[in-house]
Amino acid sequence: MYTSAEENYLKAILTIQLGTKNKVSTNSIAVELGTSPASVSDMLKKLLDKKLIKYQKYKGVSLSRKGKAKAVSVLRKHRLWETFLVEKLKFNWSEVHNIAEQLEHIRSEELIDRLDSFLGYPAFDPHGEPIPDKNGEMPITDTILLSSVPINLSVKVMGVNTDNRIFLEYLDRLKIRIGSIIKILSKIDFDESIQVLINKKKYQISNKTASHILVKKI
Amino acid sequence: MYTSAEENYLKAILTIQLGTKNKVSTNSIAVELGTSPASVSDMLKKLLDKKLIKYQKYKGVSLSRKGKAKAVSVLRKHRLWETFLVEKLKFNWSEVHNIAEQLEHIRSEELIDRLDSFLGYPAFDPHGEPIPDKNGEMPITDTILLSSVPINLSVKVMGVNTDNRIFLEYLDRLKIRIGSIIKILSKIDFDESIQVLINKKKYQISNKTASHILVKKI
DNA sequence: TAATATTTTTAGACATGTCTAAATTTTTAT
DNA sequence: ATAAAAATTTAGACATGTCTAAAAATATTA
Repeated sequence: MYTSAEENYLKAILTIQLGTKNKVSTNSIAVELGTSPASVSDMLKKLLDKKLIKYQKYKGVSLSRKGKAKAVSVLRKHRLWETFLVEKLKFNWSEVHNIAEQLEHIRSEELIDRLDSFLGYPAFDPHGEPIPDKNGEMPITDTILLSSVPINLSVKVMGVNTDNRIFLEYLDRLKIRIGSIIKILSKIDFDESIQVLINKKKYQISNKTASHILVKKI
Repeated sequence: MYTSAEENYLKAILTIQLGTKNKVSTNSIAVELGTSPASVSDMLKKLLDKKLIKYQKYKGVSLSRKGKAKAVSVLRKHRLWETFLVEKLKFNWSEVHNIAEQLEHIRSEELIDRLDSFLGYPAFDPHGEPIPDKNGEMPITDTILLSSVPINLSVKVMGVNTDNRIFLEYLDRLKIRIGSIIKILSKIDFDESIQVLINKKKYQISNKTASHILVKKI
């Protein structure tokens, strides 16, 4: 039905779209996929021909209903495979992204439905990100970013919002995982970094790091 | 390292090579892969450049040591994935081939080793075909073809030597599966078909069918 | 062994997805 | 408001893997 390249573009557009209310720019897609803006322009023309996106030259892009459905289905596959790799094959959460990037393109509805059942219909993947169901519906999440939590509150880690390997390995070193309890001790106004308590140890965490950690007040 | 297309060619050459002592012909590869002989010629040039095959124009082809190792590794992946699909996801043995054809190209040594361990290091796949181990060694098999079994003997079905969907669905209708006991009642010299007893029922089986069923004397 | 048939290779084309460099459009800043 | 900067698109190229049609080599057979 669709090529891996097309699926990757749709997924990239969805990912960017979820983080902004504006139209998605050519450049941001190029950055997300690690390709050149020229390649993105080329591909956008093809995706428009197939009615997978809404697109006007120089004006940015958004997913059509059809394109969004496809992108969500790729996301679903990616997150189910990541869950399989961690839950069943005992991979570390920092190792699974590249493999899931390949597995998400395997063509078989039946396969993904059976995998979903085999895993017990999980609602969240090993990084805490919501897994769309068979109909494309996302489970409701009430998490906030660690970077937005006020001083003196304690929170529970519910997930992260990136698959970046370096980042996840860094969290492992800090002993931050899903379920960890973090107390915000103080904030440095200058660089917006925060001081936190994890397992009775103090750490300083940059704003960049804190803005990738999803937490819930307890 | 290698593209899916290259891996498919290597696997096809290995498959053909196992069934003959002669060099593998361009045509036979084209038939196996469902492509044109011209495409095969093109690809053989590329595989030769990469030292994956031994090849002289018009003289046929065989795998180099390097090419054979790669082909065996693809076969290993294919058979492990088929085992996963049947054992864990409860697919029927006739449904798994197309999906495994895709999964066999996923690039990750770590993944396949963990899958192997997760499945309990199986020696044979759901069709009874041997699964090469991590070092490329095949488990020893002492099976014979049903078509070569003499009259009045009883045999146990150990596997099949094709993934063909139509064939496997036909076996399902005959209630032939791994472990089934078959007694050879008589042979028709004219077309080499045989009459057999399965679960106390008589069936007539063509020579073509019988030559795809692997059995062991009991 | 010479003509014919078959197999294999080459030539030239095409689709996909990528690139760099140049041109064009939009945005920003003076 | 206009010039400079940034973003985007187009033009032209390339690699991969495929195809058909035609040429070349090998095999068959009379």
